[in-house]
Amino acid sequence: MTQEAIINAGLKCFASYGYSHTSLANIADEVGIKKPSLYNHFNSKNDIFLSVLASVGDREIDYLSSLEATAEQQSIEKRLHQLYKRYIQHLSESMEGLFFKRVTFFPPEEFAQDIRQMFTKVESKMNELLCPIMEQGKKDKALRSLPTETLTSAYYTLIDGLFLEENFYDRDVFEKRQQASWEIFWLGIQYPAREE
Amino acid sequence: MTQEAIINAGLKCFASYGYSHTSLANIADEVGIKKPSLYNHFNSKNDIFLSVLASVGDREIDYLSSLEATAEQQSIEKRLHQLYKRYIQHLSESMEGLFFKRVTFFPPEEFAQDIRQMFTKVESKMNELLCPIMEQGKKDKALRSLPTETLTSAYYTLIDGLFLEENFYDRDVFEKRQQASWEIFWLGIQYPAREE
DNA sequence: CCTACCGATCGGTAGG
DNA sequence: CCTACCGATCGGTAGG
Repeated sequence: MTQEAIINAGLKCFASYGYSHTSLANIADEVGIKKPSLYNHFNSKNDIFLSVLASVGDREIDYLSSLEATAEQQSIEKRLHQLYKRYIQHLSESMEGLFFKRVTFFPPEEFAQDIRQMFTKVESKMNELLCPIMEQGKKDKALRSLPTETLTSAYYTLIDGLFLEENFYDRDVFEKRQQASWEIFWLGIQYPAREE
Repeated sequence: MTQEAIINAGLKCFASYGYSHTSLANIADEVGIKKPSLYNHFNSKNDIFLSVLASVGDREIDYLSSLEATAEQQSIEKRLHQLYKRYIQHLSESMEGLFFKRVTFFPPEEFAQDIRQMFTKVESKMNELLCPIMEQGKKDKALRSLPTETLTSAYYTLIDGLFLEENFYDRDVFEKRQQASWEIFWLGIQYPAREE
């Protein structure tokens, strides 16, 4: 369907160039039609963007759901680390991740509210994955008995930092940052505290 | 001097709207002159941007130098935490910090190299502040004996994460993130490891 | 430092 | 789904 093709083309363009740097001609080219033909499927550039945003939100929720089943029987460390690595990889390699970055960091003002709403939905899905692991870890005496919010807040800041750095540093510097950050984080939350 | 006024106006506009969303008319308005008059001082929009970039680089180096003297006699924890809090506050409250964010995260492609070069200069100045503290901390047995690069990498990821979050979350969520992240980071690097 | 104007590009429309 | 065109805005120039 052409409408779907336009949404995918829009995702690619908005993720690559940002909202204002994407012209309707760019999107039309990507689809293989002419600019005015877009108006058979959408009422405005604005309209296309909001459809892409909704689509990305849905896909992210689906992606997070697909991570939910992973490895219930693993150790808390492995489960947290695996979620960390997978999610970072997803954000850095998928078109949705790039779109997310473009759009959450400096949202086009007119969409700030819609973007925030989408983001909040994805974040609370992420909480559904993360909080049970943290709570299980505390119950098992594998994590320090800190408030769950403290544990998740620090975890999110880590991911956000790497999210930003992935855009800016070479692959190898990024890899070092990722490993170092995890090492310190895990030293900080694990119980009993590792000596030496 | 008008040239200086243009650089400051440019800083404000580029930081607030980004490069492409800033029109020469915006900058001229901010200075209080008409658009064509800008060309008496600069050859192009490009030229104005590069001058702003160089100016911001110089100011950031100066700012970091001003932090250098702080509190040699304090504990390692206090010195690291103070640097952390001050730098985050600076990034979140100054025009230079906002410019930095706009420009490092999604650099206008044509300036990617100049921006990277400026960033590298600021980062190595930051290393001059941070590495001695980390090394002193290890010598004093106040920090775990991890590679300095591991300690600084994790520290930078923290700052980058908060840098991003400051833009997106309310003041109070941001405050929680900042405190939680520091708490876990400090638990991770301090020596001897804190039990309980 | 200004007024007046240029060519290019944008989102969007008319009309078929 | 197309060709042809609109008004607005942009960076930049001419000329004084």
